[in-house]
Amino acid sequence: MPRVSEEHLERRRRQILDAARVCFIRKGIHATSMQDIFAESGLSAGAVYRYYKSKNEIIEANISTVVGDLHAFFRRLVDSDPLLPVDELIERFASKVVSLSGPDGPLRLAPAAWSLAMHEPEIAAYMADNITGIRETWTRYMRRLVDAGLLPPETDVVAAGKTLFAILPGFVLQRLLTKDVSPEELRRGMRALCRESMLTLTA
Amino acid sequence: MPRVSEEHLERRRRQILDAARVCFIRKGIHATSMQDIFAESGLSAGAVYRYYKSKNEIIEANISTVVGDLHAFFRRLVDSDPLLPVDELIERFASKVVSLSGPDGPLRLAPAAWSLAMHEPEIAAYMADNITGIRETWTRYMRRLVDAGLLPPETDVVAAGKTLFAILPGFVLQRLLTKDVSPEELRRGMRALCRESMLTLTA
Amino acid sequence: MPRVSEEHLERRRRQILDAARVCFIRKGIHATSMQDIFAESGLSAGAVYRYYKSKNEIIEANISTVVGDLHAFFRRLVDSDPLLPVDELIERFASKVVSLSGPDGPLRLAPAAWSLAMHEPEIAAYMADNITGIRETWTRYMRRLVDAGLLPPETDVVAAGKTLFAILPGFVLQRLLTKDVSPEELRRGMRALCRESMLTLTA
Amino acid sequence: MPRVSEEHLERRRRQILDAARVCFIRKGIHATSMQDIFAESGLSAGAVYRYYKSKNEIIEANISTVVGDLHAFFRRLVDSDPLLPVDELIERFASKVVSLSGPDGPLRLAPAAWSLAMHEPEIAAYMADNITGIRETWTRYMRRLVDAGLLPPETDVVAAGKTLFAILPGFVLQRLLTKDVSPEELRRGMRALCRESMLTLTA
DNA sequence: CATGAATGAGATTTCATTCAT
DNA sequence: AATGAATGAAATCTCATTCAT
Repeated sequence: MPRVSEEHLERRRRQILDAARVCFIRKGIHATSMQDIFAESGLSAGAVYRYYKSKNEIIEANISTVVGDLHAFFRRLVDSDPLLPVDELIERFASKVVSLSGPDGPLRLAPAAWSLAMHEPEIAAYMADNITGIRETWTRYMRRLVDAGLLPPETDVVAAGKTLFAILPGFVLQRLLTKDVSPEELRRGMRALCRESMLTLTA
Repeated sequence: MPRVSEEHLERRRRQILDAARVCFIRKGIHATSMQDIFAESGLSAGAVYRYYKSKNEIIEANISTVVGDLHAFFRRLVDSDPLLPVDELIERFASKVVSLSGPDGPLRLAPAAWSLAMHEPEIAAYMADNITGIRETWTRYMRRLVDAGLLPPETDVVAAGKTLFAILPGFVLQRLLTKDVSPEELRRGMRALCRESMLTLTA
Repeated sequence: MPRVSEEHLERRRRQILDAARVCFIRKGIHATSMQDIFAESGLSAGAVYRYYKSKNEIIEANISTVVGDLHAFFRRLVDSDPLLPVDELIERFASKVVSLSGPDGPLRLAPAAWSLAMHEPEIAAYMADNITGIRETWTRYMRRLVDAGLLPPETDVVAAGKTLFAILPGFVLQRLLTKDVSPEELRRGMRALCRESMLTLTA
Repeated sequence: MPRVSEEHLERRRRQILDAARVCFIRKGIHATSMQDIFAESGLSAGAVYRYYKSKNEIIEANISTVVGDLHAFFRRLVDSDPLLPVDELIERFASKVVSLSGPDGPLRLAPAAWSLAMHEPEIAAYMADNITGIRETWTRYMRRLVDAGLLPPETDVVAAGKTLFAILPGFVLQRLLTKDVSPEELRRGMRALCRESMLTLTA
C-alpha cells in the first residue's frame, strides 16, 4: 500500500510511540524488548524499523514527548493576566503533573528519563534544556512579582527560579513512589513556608 | 567452621560494592556487565557470586547505601539545639548533597534508583521508606518552629514537610544535569520565597 | 500488449545491472542490499523486481556479463592473421584485462565470481564453460604454432593451453591486490621463461 | 573447569577453526551461520565467543592458516640443493596444491579469500603479503638460474617471478572448477612453452 | 575459598521479497 | 508500469549465572 499520505505516516509513528510508552511504563524501558513493542503495536519488526531506526530512537522520541507540553502549559499559567499567587500557581502546576501521571501517563517515564540522562548525551542535552526552560519561566514569574511591587527590588529572581523549579521533581517522585501527596497539600505546604519568620529565628 | 574472619568477609563485600558503584556511575547500571564488575574488583566470577547471589543484589545493596547516611546527617541538623532558620538548614543539607555527588559519589546513582523503584518492589519499598523518613524529619522541624511560637499553631506541618522534602530531588537533578546551582544559591532562593506577600496578591 | 518498447525494457535491465555492479564493486556482493540497488538505480523495489526476480538473478546476470567479451576479444587476437608471438599475445590480453579492471570495471567482480562458483551450481557451470572456452582458444593458438612448424609436432597443445590459461587469473589477482604488475612486465617475464635452458639443468 | 592448560586453550581454538573450515567449505562462508559453527564444533555460543570475538575473526584466522605453509613448502623446494628445472618445480608445487585441495582441504577457501580481500583491508593486507612473498621466492629461483649461467645476465628476474607466480592461482581455479588438470599436465604444458621459438615468429 | 570456562536463552537489527494501490 | 509499506525469518553477539576443578 504505497504512496501513502503524510498523515498515515504520522499516525504510524504515533502508534509505535504509544505502544512503546505503554510497554515502557508497564515493564520498564530496559525490560521492554523490541518484540514487546512489535506485539503491543500490532506491527512487524520491519514496519517498526521503517519508522524508527533503533530502540534508542524510540526511547528518545518518547522522552522528548514527555515534558514538552508540561512546559507549554506552565508558561501559559505564568503569563496569564491576573498574576497568580505562588501557592495557587504551584497547585495548578502540580495538578497538571498529576493528570500526566495516570496509569498510562507519560510522566511515569520521568524517573527513567532522569536516569538515562546520566549516560546518554542526547537525552542529557534534552533534559538540561528542559530544566533550564522551566526555570526561566519561574524566573519570569518572580520578576513580575518584583515589578508589581510585591517583592523588594533586590530579590534574587534567578535563585528563586531555581528553588521553585526544584519542587517539581520532588513532587513527581512522591506521587509516583509514596502516592500520598496532592496538589492541594502541596499548596498548603507552600502557604506555610511563605513567612518571613522562617528566616528570622537565628536569635 | 569459617576459616576467614568476619572482617575479611566484610572487606570483600565492600570491595565488590565499591567496584560495582564505580562501574555503575561510569557506564550506567544496565550497561555494566558482571564481567565489568569482576574486572574492576579484581575478583573472579566465583568469588563475587560467593558474596552476592545476583547482580540485582549488588544493585540493591549499593542503592541502600546511597541514602542511608544522608538522612542520618539531616536528622542531626534538625535536632541540633540552636534551631536553624530554614534557609540555612536547606543550605547545609544541600552542601551534604553536593559532597556526595562528586565524580564517584554515591548520589550519582540517585536517578537510577528512582527509575528502578518504578519496577522493582524491593527498591520501591526502600525508597518509599526513605522519602517518608526524611519527610518526617522535616515535619518535626516545622513542629519545633510552631512550638517555638514562630509559626501559627494551625500551620499544616505535615504538608509543609512534604513540600520541603520536594526541594531536595530537584536540587540533586539540577546538580547532576545542569550543574549550575550551589547550596548558597538555593539558600538565597529560599530567602526570596519566605514572604507573605507571595500569597496575598489575589486582589 | 506491451505499452513500452523492447528497447525501453532493455534499457531498464541495463540500468539495474549497472547500478548493481557499482554497488557490488563498492561494497562487495554480500554487503550490497537490495535497498542499495534500489537507491543506486533510482528505481523502486517493485520496478527492480519486475525485471529480475531475485538478487541472485542480478548477481548471475552481472557475472555473465563480466567474462563474455573478454573471451570474444581474445579469440579475435588468436585468430588474427599475422600469428602473434606468445609474449605479445599475452601482453595484449593482459592489456584488455587492465582496461576492464578500472575503478568501475566489471573484472573487479572476478574474485567474487570465482568464490560464488564454489557453491552456486549456476555460476559454477558458467565459469567452467568460460574457462574451458578460453583454454580451447589457447590450444588452438598452440596448434597454429605447431602447424606453422615453429613447435615440434609432438607438442602437447592441450596441456600448454591449460598452462597458458593459468596465467590469466594470477595476473588479475596481482592487478587487484598488489597493483604492481603491468602487461608489459608480464610480457618481459614471459620472454624470460621461453628458454629451453630452463628445462635442461637436471644434470 | 577453570585454570586450564595453555594446551587446552590451543586445542579449543583449533577445534573451532576446524569446525568453521568444514562449514565454510561445505556451505560457503556467508551461508555459514554462527549456529552452524556451534553445531559443528559441539560448543556453545558463549564458548566459541570466548575464543574468537567475532565471526570475522574466525574467518580471518582460517584464511591466515590457508596459505601459510604453502609458501614455506615452496621456499624449501626452491632452496633445495640440486637446482630443479622449472617444469619439475612447478609440478611439485602443484602437487602440494592438490594435496591441500581435497574435500576438506584449506585451499578450497582460496577463492573466498581472494574475494574477501577486495573489501576487507585486514585480509587484503594478508593476501598481498602472501603474494609478494611467494613472488620473491620465484624471483630468487630465477636469480639462481642466472647465477648458474643457465640464463643470460640481463634476464628480468623480477618480471619472471611475477609471471611464474601468476600460474598458481589459475591452476587452483582449474582444479576447483573444471577439475581436469593434473600437476603432471601442468608440467607438460610448461615444457611446451619453454622454447625460444615461441617468441621469434614475428616475421 | 577461589577459579574461570562453559552455558544457552534472548536481545536487537537487517533484508530479500511481496502485493495492495 | 510502477510504487514503497509491510513482512517475519534469521543473523550475530551478549551476559548473568553455574560448577568442575
